[in-house]
Amino acid sequence: MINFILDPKNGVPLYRQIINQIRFGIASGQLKSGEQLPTVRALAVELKINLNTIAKAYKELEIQSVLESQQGTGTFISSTKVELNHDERAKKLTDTCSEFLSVTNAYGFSHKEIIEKLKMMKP
Amino acid sequence: MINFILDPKNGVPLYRQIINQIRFGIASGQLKSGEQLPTVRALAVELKINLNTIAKAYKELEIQSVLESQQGTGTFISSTKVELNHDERAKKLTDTCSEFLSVTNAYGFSHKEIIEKLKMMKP
DNA sequence: AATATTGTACTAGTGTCGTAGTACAATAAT
DNA sequence: ATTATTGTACTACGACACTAGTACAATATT
Repeated sequence: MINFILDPKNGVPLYRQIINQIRFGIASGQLKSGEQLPTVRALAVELKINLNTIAKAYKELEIQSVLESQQGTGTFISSTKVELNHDERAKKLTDTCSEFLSVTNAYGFSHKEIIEKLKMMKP
Repeated sequence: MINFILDPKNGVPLYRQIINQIRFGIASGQLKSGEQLPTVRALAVELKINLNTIAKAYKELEIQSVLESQQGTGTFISSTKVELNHDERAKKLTDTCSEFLSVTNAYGFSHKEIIEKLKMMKP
């Protein structure tokens, strides 16, 4: 189970906040393989947003093989472990880091400086 | 002097590409304090885009005290060294890192993993 | 079989962003 | 003074993103 919290004035789109929280839930072990997620309608009511917003989040995660949806049944955490799409994962890391370096580089932050900061921010 | 290169199908807005290249030019020492940048019209012709796109980039950098513009004269690299706004700089790094960690965290990348990757990508 | 529950498809409205067109204002050059 | 050059202001248009409303289709339940 998972408790969703949305911040409408966050700048981050609602559907993306949902995606992130699900991904984090899985990564942190809070959500386990095969577990059922709230139905789009139930979550829509709970969060007081439109059901399509939930559906959009679910769908994107389904495309990424993180979730599995079936009409009339529900949406579940994919049984095939996420670790499987090793290439996708590696690419994501590379892309994210690349963009990150591009920005920090433009601002003149050195490699050392960046890594120091990241180590400090370890949550 | 500096040679601008724009990639329209990059996803990154043109005005932002200009901003990044100017910032990098300064950070890398390629652009020096007091140096004049191309006029909005000259650069617009050279890059075959609208002059307002250039103006938008210049303006944002002027707000950040990176550039100084004067009507009828031109746009110049700010004489007061960028190092001065120490706080802004620190905040920028914190914010950028924070967002970066937020994304990587959602995808389940560990702190170690991230830092290893960044070290590898050292250009 | 009939009904309820679930995800899906289609449409539309709203807002924002990026870029461009055009006219204006300030400074420099003649 | 007049003209040229420079940045600026205003408007508008197209594209896209985000969310919502509503109807449809598939599965489960009774």
